[in-house]
Amino acid sequence: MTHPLIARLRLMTRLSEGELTSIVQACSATQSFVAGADIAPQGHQPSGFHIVVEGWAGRYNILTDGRRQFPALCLPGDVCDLDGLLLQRIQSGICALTACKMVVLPHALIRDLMDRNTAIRDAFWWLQSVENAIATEWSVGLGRRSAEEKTAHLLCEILTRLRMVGLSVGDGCAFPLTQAEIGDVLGLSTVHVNRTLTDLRSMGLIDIKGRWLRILDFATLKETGNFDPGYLHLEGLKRSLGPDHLSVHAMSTDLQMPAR
Amino acid sequence: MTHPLIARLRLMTRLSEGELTSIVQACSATQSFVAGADIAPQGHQPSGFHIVVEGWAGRYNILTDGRRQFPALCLPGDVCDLDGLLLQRIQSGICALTACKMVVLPHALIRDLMDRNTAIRDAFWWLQSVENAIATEWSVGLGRRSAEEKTAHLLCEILTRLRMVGLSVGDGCAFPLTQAEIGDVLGLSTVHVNRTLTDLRSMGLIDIKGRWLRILDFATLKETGNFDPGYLHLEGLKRSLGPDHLSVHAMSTDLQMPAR
DNA sequence: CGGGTCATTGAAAAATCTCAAGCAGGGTGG
DNA sequence: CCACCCTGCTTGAGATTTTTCAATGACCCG
Repeated sequence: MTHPLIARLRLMTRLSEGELTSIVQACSATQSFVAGADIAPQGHQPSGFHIVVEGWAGRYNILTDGRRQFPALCLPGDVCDLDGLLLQRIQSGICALTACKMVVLPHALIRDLMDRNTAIRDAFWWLQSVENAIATEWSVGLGRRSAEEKTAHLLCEILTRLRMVGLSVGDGCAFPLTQAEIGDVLGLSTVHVNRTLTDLRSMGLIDIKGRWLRILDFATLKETGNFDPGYLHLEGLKRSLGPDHLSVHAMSTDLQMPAR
Repeated sequence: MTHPLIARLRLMTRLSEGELTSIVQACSATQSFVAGADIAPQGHQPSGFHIVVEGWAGRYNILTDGRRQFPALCLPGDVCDLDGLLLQRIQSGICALTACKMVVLPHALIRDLMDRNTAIRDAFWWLQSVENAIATEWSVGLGRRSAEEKTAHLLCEILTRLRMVGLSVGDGCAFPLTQAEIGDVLGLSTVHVNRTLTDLRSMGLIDIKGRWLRILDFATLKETGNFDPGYLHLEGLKRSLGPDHLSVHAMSTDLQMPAR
């Protein structure tokens, strides 16, 4: 059985089925975690890539006085610790935001794959670049967007990212984050998140209930949050070789087709 | 003549002199920019790595209404656009914060080097990981630190990073940023930056004048900003092969030895 | 049913921003 | 050499955003 990272690489890169298979075979059996599990503490040194197969995880940093920030959300198909390959330790910890399943790809095997196959190397480099781009966009939001803008932006991003891996349903998707967790993503207090969500709800833009998000008016929400999906690089890895045909892989970022 | 990136790689990785030379030879002649120059606009697609040789550059994002955020500062020895290798475009622009000199390493040549030499590939992967780690730390600051903490943290980071490449002098270093630019790094208004700097100054922690920063009490400033230099990975690339002797390259992060 | 987590609301406090004005220094044209 | 201008720094005062504290309600699970 293949996991969502493979599906994503199939869509976004030009890896062959053989190359994809070699990655799958390098992965360990899936590990399960309960919601709230501390998958890796701050300062850990991972020995392999942790790949989210199911559920949501988050990278967290906690300051000495308890303030917490999530510098990244890891959704199905994401690698939580791409930078653990060559760094002595990762400053962020990884926690399970929901019950989740992971697969581990040991560094030694990745290195071996990358040594032998530059396309695989490129695929992982690309993943890291996309992650970087998302981090950049988050910085912009943290530094320069208002609470309402940040919140709208995050919701747009999450639906778009989940759609990308086939986990959206029409205009909705799972949304298991508590308001405290949203606050730790956006750099806001829980109370303020609550008020902001209430506002967006009363404007008729969104509907969150029962751990499910529906975006009722994507166009307006997108505008409210200044959301431009370019940074998610839905067009996939740059095809420097061969004609740059905007392939059949190109994905719409609008909410027209009901996925699934 | 070698540029600071080479010096940094010599210190932080295990690249041989031959490997370093091959990188140097792949670089173009240095290009000069005046302060304020727009080196690359937002959304550009670079055709090579832009490496800062002298001066400071910044990655910037500007929102439609003019708000600006710098997601990264590029100091001598930094590559401004590591993620441009495989992404179609980079959302951030690059601007010259001071007069600066750059060298360009064309993507085609980098790819060739990396294809042939996994140590070189690792070196660039490592650079990207460190950049990522810095971005993560900035996210934490933007989201969860107060103005005073952020400011103290930034000043500690800058001195530490410049020291790393031999550009500090005792407890001081160049500091060409205007207060507006500091605001765009920290997500603060110019006025508030001014007040915060005034506070730090009146506490006897720092002295900024004439584009020069002196940190008068590093220990206290570090504590004020919760600065832990671990995320800068001054220990260099993980040595997975061979004994992990904390090498002669290990650098002190305290301010005891006058550099130079 | 009881305890726990999460969402919601009100009110006051704190942090930060905006607007506005004055000041300082460097560079330039006359 | 000097007046002027521009940029950047500084300061005050009030507005706004966001946080903190505190209490209540809703829901789920054992």
